[in-house]
Amino acid sequence: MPELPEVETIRCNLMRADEDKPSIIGQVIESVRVYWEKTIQEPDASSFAQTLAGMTIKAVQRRGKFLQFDLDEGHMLIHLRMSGDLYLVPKATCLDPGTHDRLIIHFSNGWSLVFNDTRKFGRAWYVQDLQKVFGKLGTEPLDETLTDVQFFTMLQSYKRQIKPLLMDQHFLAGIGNIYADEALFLAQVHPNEISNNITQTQAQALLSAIRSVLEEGIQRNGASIDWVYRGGEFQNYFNVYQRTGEPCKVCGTAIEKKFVGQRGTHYCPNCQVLTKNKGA
DNA sequence: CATCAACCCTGAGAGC
DNA sequence: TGCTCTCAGGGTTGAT
Repeated sequence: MPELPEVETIRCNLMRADEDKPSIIGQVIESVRVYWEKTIQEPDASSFAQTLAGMTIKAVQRRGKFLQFDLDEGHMLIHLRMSGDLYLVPKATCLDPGTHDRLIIHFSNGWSLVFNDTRKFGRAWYVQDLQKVFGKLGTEPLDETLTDVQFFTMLQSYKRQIKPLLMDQHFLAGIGNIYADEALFLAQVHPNEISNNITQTQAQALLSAIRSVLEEGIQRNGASIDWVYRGGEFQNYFNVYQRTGEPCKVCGTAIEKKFVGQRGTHYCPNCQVLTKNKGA
């Protein structure tokens, strides 16, 4: 499922021009086809299609797990959720939609942007005001202006289990299940740890771990898991995610899986210990 | 404020 | 072989 690194990888792929395909930047939208109405969150599907026609893609940015396409006027936003993927293909190959194609945008240069989304959870918006969708989003974890002390203060302001907090997009924007598990392991923090019990030293380690796993994910072009292949290979470097029963790469203890905040959570019961149990 | 269940969906994998 | 059943998983919403 696309998290920050996968979304960033897709963004880079769309922007980059190479022998195989042009950049999406500068392309003029010729027509918009919606094959699953619910994919369009705002406005309604036909208004969305009509409004976008004739506009030029000026830039593609990322905010959390959202892709932001800047147009002549306003922005198209796309959230891939669980199973979404976005890619450019020659228009001739997608005049008839593929099995899970939900939205296809045809450009005047003969190329098309395909939004393919098996589970139909993905969403697209057209908005003038970014705040309408981004308003409550939290800090970008890779934003260099976020300091260790600020992060520690943010943790202190909640009394929540750390893993669900990390995944809360109002807290930090972009972290999902995989990178939360991997970051907590690297920082040696237990997923059930209560945020305001985390020490300043742990907070520093955690922020550093979050940035480390996100950057490694981006560097490896994201993780390709389940049946949705995106070309990334970070899945081959997981320390805990989907390694239930396998030995911890640090201490050899079997990795355990349990549910934390309704999410499957993988951790090392030896390396990641609750503060209150330390030294007990 | 924190937690939790339900919902949206599909296909993989298990059980038969 | 092929049917039925269960369930993951991000985010939103509504209840406790």
